[in-house]
Amino acid sequence: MNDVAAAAGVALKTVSRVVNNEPGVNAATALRVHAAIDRLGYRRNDSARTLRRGRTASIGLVIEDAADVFYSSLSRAVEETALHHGCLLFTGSSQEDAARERDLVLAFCARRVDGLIIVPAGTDHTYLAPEFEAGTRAVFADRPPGAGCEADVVLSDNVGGARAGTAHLIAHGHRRVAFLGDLPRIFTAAERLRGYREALAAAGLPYDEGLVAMGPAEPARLRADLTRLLGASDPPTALLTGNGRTTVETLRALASITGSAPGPATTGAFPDRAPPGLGGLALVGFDDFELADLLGVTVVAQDPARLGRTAADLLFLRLAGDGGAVTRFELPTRLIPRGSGERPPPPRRDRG
Amino acid sequence: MNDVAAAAGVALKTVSRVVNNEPGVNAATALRVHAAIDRLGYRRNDSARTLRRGRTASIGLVIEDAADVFYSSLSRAVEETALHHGCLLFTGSSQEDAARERDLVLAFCARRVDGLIIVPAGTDHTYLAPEFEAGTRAVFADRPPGAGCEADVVLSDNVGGARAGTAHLIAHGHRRVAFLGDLPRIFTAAERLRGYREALAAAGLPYDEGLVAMGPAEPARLRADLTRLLGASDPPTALLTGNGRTTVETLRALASITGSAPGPATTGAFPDRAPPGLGGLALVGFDDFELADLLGVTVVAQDPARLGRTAADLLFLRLAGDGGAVTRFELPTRLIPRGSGERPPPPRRDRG
DNA sequence: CTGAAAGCGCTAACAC
DNA sequence: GTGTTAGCGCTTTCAG
Repeated sequence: MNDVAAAAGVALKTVSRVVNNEPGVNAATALRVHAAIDRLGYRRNDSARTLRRGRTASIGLVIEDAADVFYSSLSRAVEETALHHGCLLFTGSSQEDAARERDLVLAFCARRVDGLIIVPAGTDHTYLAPEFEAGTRAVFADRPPGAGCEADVVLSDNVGGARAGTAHLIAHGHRRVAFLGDLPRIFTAAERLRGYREALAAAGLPYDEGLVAMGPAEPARLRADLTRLLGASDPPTALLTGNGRTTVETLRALASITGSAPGPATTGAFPDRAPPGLGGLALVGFDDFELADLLGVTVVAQDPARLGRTAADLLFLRLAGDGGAVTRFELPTRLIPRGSGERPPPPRRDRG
Repeated sequence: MNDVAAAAGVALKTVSRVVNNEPGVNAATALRVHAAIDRLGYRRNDSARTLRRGRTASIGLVIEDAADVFYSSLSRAVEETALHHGCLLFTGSSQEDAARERDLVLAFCARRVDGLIIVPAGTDHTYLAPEFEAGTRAVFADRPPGAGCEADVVLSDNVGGARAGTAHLIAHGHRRVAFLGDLPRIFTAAERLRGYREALAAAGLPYDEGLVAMGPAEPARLRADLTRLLGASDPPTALLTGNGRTTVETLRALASITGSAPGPATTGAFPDRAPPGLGGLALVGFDDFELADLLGVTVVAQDPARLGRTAADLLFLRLAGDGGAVTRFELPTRLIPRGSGERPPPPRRDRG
């Protein structure tokens, strides 16, 4: 900028004025400056600019896993909103690891991001207190912050969604509905379990721990849990799966258990083979997923993009000076019947 | 930092030393400084730090769409590598818009990112010349830069993959193989078309323009193209789809055309309905996708994570001072037979 | 309309 | 071991 000023025969400040389109610069002077800028290939250093101005025009986003469709949709929506506000976006994946979440957040804060959108992995966010004190704003998305951390949060109606999904199966005649959820320490998993229980209670059905299997959405553990569930003396006739990954892996596991779909190595069977088999089970999945429509899988759909958009809008409202009380948004879910959740239970043999 | 120095009764530089774990600080002094830091809630401003040091320890990633699984996998891998190098990551989606790509890249450059990873939407990258001159490094991923832009690039073997997929269908007896590709202006789409043509030529089959349909991966246009293809007097017996989105939308379109899968509103049919129907067609899809295994869809798989990892590794090699000649990596693809690509053509009626 | 001086928060280079 | 000085590239304040 100094060089440009020298080349144009003006003061530093005049260059600054031209670069920032500030009013009150003689057109001829501005032209000379522009010429010098082009000649020297000058480009403003926004890092220095933000240092001086106090705001970095950037926000940080911490999600669970950028490669997961749910979070990548959320991420995309945040990105869109940020760009719309002239903000750049730092992204990081916590991998469901509280320490990594904290490290990322603090790294973003050290860069003095104006705000944060956090899908928390941990449950202790006291580490954020100094950042809040320093004026950084944060909005939590998908899951709330830990106790003692006052911050805005945007959630899905996890309880209501799981309740609706479970009630849907019950309404179609099922009395033994199993729930395959994520790790119980994860907020959404716990909430969905709660919704499942509420629906059972509302229908006057007993809560049977033997019908609940919580754990990571990994093929091996799901196959084990499903084998156990289906091999029991009084097996479930319907399944509620707790998130997208779990639903997909459950379909895989069921296909391999019931043998009604080819493994990866089988060839030549398409399309005359049986469809991915549920072995007579009804199924409702939490979260919509690619090709669920073709597979005919009934789901309780969240709207991850809306989750991201809402969180980002809220953040920018805060950054614009909105000092209202901390809020908690809860976005509705939508049950989409596609066949798998509307199958009746098989005729019961045990009681005539 | 000044306040901390004053509180600890030391000079600014000593605080800097402590904060950066520089050697040569008396343990007792360091303790006093740490105490002051904790008391005042001081946190280093990395923005100022990077301004002074010349490197921002951040890189920028421009992809086509963060919500697309292909790019989100690539993105995740880049993120991982960046974090591993102590770098933060700016992300932006170009939405297949050259102007947006340019704006994002230049915005990242204005923040003085150390390097860039770009999945280009445009074909003119002369706008990067001043940035290269200023020392910014860039690696292109998935698609090469436009003419006149000397930069490293990491690609998939698009030609080879499409050739292999087409040859696979031909080897299973198909002589009329259609190609459903993306917009021809997109590098990967053009390359895959080339691979398709090469395979036809190698097998001595004629290239029939009527069997090729290039366009956006949108349901309406795919349905139209498929209807046209299948309604022709000499319809294809096999399909090669040009990318993941296209494959998925083709499955949808075929299901709705052949009527062998329920629409979203149909219920109660699962799992006794017919599987997503190909109406007797064989199919190979470019790109693997979620549940392709269950659906029995044969694919030519790319490895987007490896694409991202390779690009990021290359970038950090460059940032570490590697001044070798510009390189062009080409990662192999892998044909995964799952059934849909191994179906023989129906017996021909036209020639006995 | 334009310019000079101060300083955002930090580190590099050199004193002591 | 520790402190002093200068300056990264920009904007802000105030003076001309």
